[in-house]
Amino acid sequence: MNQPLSVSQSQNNVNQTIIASTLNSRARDANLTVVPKTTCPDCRLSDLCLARELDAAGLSDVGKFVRNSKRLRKGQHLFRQDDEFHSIYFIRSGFAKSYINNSGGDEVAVSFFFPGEMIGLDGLHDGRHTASIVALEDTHICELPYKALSKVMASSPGVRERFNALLSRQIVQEQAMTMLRGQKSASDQLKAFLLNLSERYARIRLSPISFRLPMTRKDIAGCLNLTIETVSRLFSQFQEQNLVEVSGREITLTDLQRFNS
Amino acid sequence: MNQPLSVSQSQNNVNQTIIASTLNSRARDANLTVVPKTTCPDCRLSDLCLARELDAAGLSDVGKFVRNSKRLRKGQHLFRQDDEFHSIYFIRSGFAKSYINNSGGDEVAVSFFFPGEMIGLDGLHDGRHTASIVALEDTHICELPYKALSKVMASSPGVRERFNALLSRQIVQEQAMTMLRGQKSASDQLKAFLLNLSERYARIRLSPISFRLPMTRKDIAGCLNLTIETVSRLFSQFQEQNLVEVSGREITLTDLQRFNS
DNA sequence: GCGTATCCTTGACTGGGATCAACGGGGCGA
DNA sequence: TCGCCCCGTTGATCCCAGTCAAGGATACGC
Repeated sequence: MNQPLSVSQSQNNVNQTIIASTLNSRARDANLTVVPKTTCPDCRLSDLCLARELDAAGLSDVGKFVRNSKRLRKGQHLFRQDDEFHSIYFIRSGFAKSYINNSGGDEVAVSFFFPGEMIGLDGLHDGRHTASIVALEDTHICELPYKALSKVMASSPGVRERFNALLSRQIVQEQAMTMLRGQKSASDQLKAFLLNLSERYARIRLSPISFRLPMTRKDIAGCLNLTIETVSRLFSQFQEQNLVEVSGREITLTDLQRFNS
Repeated sequence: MNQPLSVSQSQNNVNQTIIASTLNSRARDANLTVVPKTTCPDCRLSDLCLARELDAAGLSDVGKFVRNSKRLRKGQHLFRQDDEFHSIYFIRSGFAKSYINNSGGDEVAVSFFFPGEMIGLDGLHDGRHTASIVALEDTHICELPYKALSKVMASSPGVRERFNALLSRQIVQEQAMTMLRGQKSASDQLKAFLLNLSERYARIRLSPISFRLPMTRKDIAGCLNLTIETVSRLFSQFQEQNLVEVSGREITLTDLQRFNS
């Protein structure tokens, strides 16, 4: 595992909770590398993906439809730019980022994925993924083969509606990222970025005040089109102003009111 | 009309072509303010929206399903941020932009919509639109009420697949915008922006080399998070370098090779 | 436990784009 | 036709963030 022993309380709680709720009793006793074999209704994040609607259609069992077996170690890729599209994915636990390399070779258009968030829809358009996805830490992924999903949607209005809503959610999330990148100063961009993370932690029922950054300063810089140095300096500056407490990747938003303004 | 008499040849051709192909004989003789009453199969852009698939399902007639009657004058809004979602829209002719006002009141997250492009999906997620849409010139819009569309999708796999592909296309288009905003220098950003416009002109079968910018310098600046002055200076600079010919909003990419590198 | 690589921070300096300002031109309404 | 407003251009100056550099902290392999 890549979690340090001194992991923050909040982060630690998450992993334990998610693991506990996604492992059945047999798996829980076994080695942690055993793939969790659970049905979607047992998953704590089932309200964020297609699980409920698939369950209503009687299709959420492992092996029947959803493959919740994918496990990525830190640094491993789920897929790469130009890979063939065949499935969409949901993060069950862990974090991932997407990136596109420009002609110069550096990563532009970096964005991040939290538990419950959908990955891979960029590939539907013309059959190939337009971005690469890499795990930021050990990450569990649920896979839904698109062809099968498409068949289910033919007969299940609930799954269909939910799928469209999720697509829309992704568009809105992209808009939100575009908005925060559109802030005038680097300081405002980073504040908006942290607030965005805060909201997404809240959505998976984690503290929006105190959390651990899943990504490096370099990833943040890439996402905001800034340099590592600027991001680092801003964190120091926020700390001086008592806006946040920063300790490596541990973040506490001490004054959310003032942070918003 | 807001088209100046000195409108570029290419742009002029478009409007004429689209108008000619979308007016039936009765309407063509009447005042131009008469709403075109045509079926989707007659539309030059039918391969870009849902028209073909709706047609296959026997649903593309005016009044039966698609409302192709909306007409926006320059500066008019299609909808505004927080308005209730009930339809998705396609641009039949003209151009529009979306924008979101941040807390400071200025427009951030500006993006643009070309003929054949889909608008409004941001509202599906939670029933309200997250951005405002305004016409950049006189613009015709096709409206598809979402509830009706949803019913059609229940019975027509073709429409369903196409709709998902269009959603994916939008996500990819957003990614492309994020990529060009992620360029390091303002110069590279504007070059990438112009190339993006060029591609989109090509998609509607217009010259990718010589075209008219539908938006102001201010809109471009808003889209790229730059100032008007910087955009203006860059255009002058490109012209000095013989990369483009600029005359107001008329653009000619004289050296596409060198522009790409 | 040690060595190495990556991550992160901080400082000094530079430069690209923002800001402030002035002005010409075109569209449009009175 | 006049006058106003918005659009676009250009110049002078300033400042925020990039660049270059050094060194400490942390993670991870052997």
